[in-house]
Order: sequence, then structure tokens, then C-alpha cells
Amino acid sequence: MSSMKETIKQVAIDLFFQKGYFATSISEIARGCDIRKASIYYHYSGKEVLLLDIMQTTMQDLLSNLQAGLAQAGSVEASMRAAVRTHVVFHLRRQKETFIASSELRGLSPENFKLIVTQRDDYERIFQSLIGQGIDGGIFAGGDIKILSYAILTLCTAGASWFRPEGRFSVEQIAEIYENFVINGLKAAQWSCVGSAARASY
Amino acid sequence: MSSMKETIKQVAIDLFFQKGYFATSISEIARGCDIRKASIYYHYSGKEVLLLDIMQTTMQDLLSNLQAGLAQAGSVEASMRAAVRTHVVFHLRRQKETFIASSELRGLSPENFKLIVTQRDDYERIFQSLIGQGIDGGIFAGGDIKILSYAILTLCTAGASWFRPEGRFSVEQIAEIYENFVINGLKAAQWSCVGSAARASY
DNA sequence: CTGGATCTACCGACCGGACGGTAGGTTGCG
DNA sequence: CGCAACCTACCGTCCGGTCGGTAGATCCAG
Repeated sequence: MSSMKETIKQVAIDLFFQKGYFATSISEIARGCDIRKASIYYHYSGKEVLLLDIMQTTMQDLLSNLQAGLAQAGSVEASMRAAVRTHVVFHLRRQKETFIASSELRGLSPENFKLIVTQRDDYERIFQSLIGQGIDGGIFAGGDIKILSYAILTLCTAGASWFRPEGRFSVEQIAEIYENFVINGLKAAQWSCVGSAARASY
Repeated sequence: MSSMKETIKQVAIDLFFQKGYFATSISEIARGCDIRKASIYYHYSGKEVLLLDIMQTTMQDLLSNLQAGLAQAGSVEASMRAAVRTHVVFHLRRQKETFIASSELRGLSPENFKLIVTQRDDYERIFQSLIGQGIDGGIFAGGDIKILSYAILTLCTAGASWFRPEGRFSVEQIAEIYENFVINGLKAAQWSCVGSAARASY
């Protein structure tokens, strides 16, 4: 890939993160690259293709990052810990891209939307499988696997929405906090919600 | 408030939630209300004012909802449980508005942005105070109060991003799941991250 | 080693259309 | 009548995208 194409991508990431996809114009991106608007179209055939490129790279890297993190883990608990840790670290280290990938899906056409969502679903399924294994093995308390996976993933993903690299805590420290939080949540006993909600008086 | 003004607001909520603030045009909102575009400006002086109105109502209701929920609670733990429960229930019941309020802040001018963020900060401070009381009283394990509050609030807020009213679980059931998850997380012992992260080998 | 052909990376000028917003007229109800 | 609530018609601006063109590097046949 030419260096200008990468520059465009990086500038777009910065601007999409800062102002949002729809609020960012091609002219602005071009200005950030010190070229004219028309030249963008030499490298990218349109605005949405640029967004798609950012998202696809992010999702691919996210998945291979998780696979690499899981490769070394032995037990189910270790796998779950590794999964949460790599997820959080990736989301904080590549904060802008992951934020875009999770908040600008509406900028995609139905076909491209499906492309990204499919990758996201594959990723989620790995977590769901781990949760299921943990419950079956008696390591984790029971509960609805999908609800659990949504809670865990949105919790960790949302870290990228408030994290400031110059803040008091390092990426690794936050990852450790989240790792313990999730594991404790999974191990706790009160996860079953069958019947109890019906008894409660809201 | 005239009924048409409320109609406009409701249609705007639906569209902002569905397509996003910048991707929604005034004409579309007007079409949804069966009036012409110019008539919108009789009720709202501009697009941003409409967004601001939605956000302010949401934030005010969110706060009074929390205060009402806390009024009956006795102990710190009961307060924390009530806070999480009311927060989740509000976010699921008024999913569209809370989603807008937390994802479209970039659509506001600096002054209006500050207005909403101030209300959000006040709200967060209630949670931080409860966490602090719990830690001081030995009910919760230690940890950084702000990080904890961010984690808890983003976790519960994100529920509104995947919740489907027609899904398998009711609002109350999900609220109960989240309530227990948060309390268990706060009570668990491994929250301190001083030193341990430095020892870990990531 | 030279000179035409081709390719890369960019440019200025332009287009149709949609946007937020405005001016001023009309309607109909109390 | 008077005013609230709505309308039609229009404005300037900016958007994503296209077009024809070009400087300069590269290539390759004679």
C-alpha cells in the first residue's frame, strides 16, 4: 500500500473518531493529508469504502489478537482471563479504530454492514463458547450465555469510550481490573434469573 | 407543550436512534410528522435545539429516577443495588433516548455540550459517592472509585445498545442480572491494582 | 542511449443534489 | 378579528463524487 493511502486512512481514523463519520467531509480528510479532495478518490473509490477499510482491518486484527492471546492459555479460566485481557488491551491501545468500528456501523450499506457484523458475531461466539465451557465445567455459575457475553463485551469495549492514554492508569492496569471484575462476575452464584425476577416486586 | 411539538420530538427520537443525528434531516422528521419542513421551525428554532431538548429531558428524568430509587433504600448496599437497578431499567425502558444522549454528544455546540456533560457528571458523582461509602464501610473491596464508576455505568448504559424489547428477557430480569453482577464485582477482593500490574508479564 | 508510450499520483474546475434555514403568505379556530 | 399553526417557495452553502488534464518517474523498442 502506498504511503499516502495509509496517511489518508490514519487521518480518517483521527477525524472519524473525533467528529464522527457523517460529520467528517472528504475535503477535511484531504486537508489533513495536504492533498486536494479529488486525489482521495485515486486511493479510495468513495467515503464508505474508506470506512469499511478501517473497520475490516480493525476486526481482523481484533480476531487474530484474540487467537494469539488464547493460544498460550491452558484452562478455561485462563482462557477467559486471556480473552478479556487481550480484548481490553486491544481496545485501549487502538482506541480510535475500535471506537469507530463499534459506533459507526450505521455508515455502512446493508451489504458492508453484514460483512462487519458477521466478523463481530464470529468474535462474540468465541467468548460465548468459553462461557459455556466454564459453566459446563462448573467453574462459572450458571446464567444466559448470550446475555453474559453481551454484558462482558460491551463492558470491556466501552473502556475505549472513556479511556485517556495520559490518565492515571496504564492500559495493563485497566485490563487487570476488568479481567478480575469479569471473572468474579462469572464465578458468583446469583446469576440465575429464572423465577427470581418474577418473585421480585418492581 | 403542543401535541405537535411532542410528535416532532418523538419522531426525532426514533430517527436519531435509528440513523443517527447527522444522518437524519429535518425534512425526514417533518415527513414523519406529516407536516412540511418549515413548520418544524415554528416549534424548534433549529436542529441542534431539538437534539438538546431530547437530551435535557432524558438527563433530568434519569436523575430524578435515580433519586426516587434511592429514597427508599436503607443501607449502602441497598442503595447501590437500587442505583444500578433503576439505572438499568431506565436505560432499557427509554432505550432510544438514553442511546441518543450517550452517543450524539458530538452534535452539540461547546456550550450545550458542557450543559449536558455537567448533568452527566452530577449523575456519576452519586455513584462515586456510593462506591466510596461502601469502601469506607468495608462493604466493598478497595479500588479506584472513578474507574469503578466508569466501568459500572458504561456496562449498564451499554445494555441499551443491544437490548431488544421483544427478546427473551424482560427489563426487570436484565436489571437483576446486572445488579448482582455489579455488587459481586464490588465485593470481590482483587480490585486493588497497585503493584500487581507491574509484576504481571503481559 | 534515446525518445515515444505508459503509468502513478496528483490537481483545478465543475456537477447535481441535499442540507439547514428563512421569508412571507394562507388557513382556520376561538 | 387575531393569532397559532401551518404552508409554498426559495436561499446560500457544502457535500460526495466526476472529469479532463498533467508533471514526472519508469519502461522498453530501435
